[in-house]
Amino acid sequence: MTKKLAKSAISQKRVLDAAAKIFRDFGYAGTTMRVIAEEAELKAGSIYYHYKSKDDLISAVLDLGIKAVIDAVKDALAKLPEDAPGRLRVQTAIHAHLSAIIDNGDYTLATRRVFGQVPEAIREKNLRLRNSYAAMWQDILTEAQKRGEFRPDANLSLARLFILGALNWTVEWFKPGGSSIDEVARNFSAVVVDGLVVRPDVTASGAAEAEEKDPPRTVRIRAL
Amino acid sequence: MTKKLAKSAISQKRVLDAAAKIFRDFGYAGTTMRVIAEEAELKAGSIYYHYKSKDDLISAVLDLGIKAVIDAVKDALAKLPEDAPGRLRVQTAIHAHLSAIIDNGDYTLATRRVFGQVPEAIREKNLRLRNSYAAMWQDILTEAQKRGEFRPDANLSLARLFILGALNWTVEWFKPGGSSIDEVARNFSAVVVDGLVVRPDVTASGAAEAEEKDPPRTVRIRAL
DNA sequence: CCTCTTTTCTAACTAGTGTTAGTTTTTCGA
DNA sequence: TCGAAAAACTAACACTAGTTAGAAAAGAGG
Repeated sequence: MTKKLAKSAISQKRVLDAAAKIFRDFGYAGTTMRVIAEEAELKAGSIYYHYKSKDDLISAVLDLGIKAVIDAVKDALAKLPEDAPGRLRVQTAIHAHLSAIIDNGDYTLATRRVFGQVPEAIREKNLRLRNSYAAMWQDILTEAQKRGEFRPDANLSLARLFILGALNWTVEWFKPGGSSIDEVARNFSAVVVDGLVVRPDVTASGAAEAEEKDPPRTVRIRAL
Repeated sequence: MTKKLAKSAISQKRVLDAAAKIFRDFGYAGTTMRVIAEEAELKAGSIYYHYKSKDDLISAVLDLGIKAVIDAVKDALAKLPEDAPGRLRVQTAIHAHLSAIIDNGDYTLATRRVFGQVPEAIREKNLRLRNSYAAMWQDILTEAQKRGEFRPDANLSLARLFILGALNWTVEWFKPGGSSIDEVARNFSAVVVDGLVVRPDVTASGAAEAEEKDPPRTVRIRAL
């Protein structure tokens, strides 16, 4: 069996791109094969030459959406030196994640908006990919905590959920005219990392008296 | 014209609750009047006695979803003393927001999932409420920055987007069995606030040499 | 018990859904 | 240029959608 013809692959991608865009705007049920076809400059029936059902299409969109992010983050992390500190790993992952979800905006947005509405089986399949991605982040965080770079009392599962939640939400408000990806990544890293790293006044010796003089600056948060 | 009868109001709320739940699970287009009716123990046609269209229903769900959060956060902030520091205001707002969106889970989730798929006019109307809520958060943050409590170089618009993004995402993963609302709120606050407050080693005199001895702990994040 | 109002139901309409079978057009190597 | 393979189209199918008009039931007050 030889490779698929180029022509077919192009057309297939055009349908997939169109599907991502329409799913993004109208949700799972709100998306019709006829509208996807129109977006892809085709007739509805022709889609079935490339994808065997609507569910097949949404499944492809979902998988590609998360895979693009996984690959981007993995590649960026792989380029770091072995001994790169946790802070840099987090910064790098944040930047790569942001770039990926904005470059693949239609797919990520479609994924985010449609995920909860898709048939159980399709969601389950896609969930496996997402879980592996979550595990990747968890590794970065726990590794850094083990090395003493992050506060030992931080709940890293919650921190991960915070980070990925905020990151994934960016596609909702990010517009090309506003802050650049670099700017957003830098600011977000600043918020997250400076809340996670061990603070000098905690580890460094001779910082205790400063804390006593100025209680409101204490690291630990009182329960509400 | 007298007040509406109690009986009618109860039935109307039952329909609205059912609608929130179904919209949450199936999205805007995926939700059918017949399924909402079933959930509310009614026949499809009867819904139209209470709401004049499907769009009327979704609009009510969206508005109630955001209003519940606004009221909760406003109330919590009002109970703070006049001179409450920014750190405490942020903690309080985070906790109130979290409590509200989890108590009104169906409405918040429906709102989050359906917002992007709803007809333009309805979205526009709901957006006004959401903008007023965003402005409220912005006030808390800028006020604290003015008073010197938060880093002067932090981009507070971005910070707000991160916070609200992460908070709104919690409804996707929060389960009664896991971390409590208090725990989540405390951890989120820790991440956010400790990333925003002025760090002692920046303001306090005599911290410079510590920074020189241990460069990786520097506050500012290098661009990637 | 009767009557008026509120609430619910029934049955139907039109429009649009995913999908398919069969046909036509396009592509491209020999 | 011919002809087979690939790609796209057409027209229809069974089904479900939101909505409505009118009948029926439930409730309340006298």
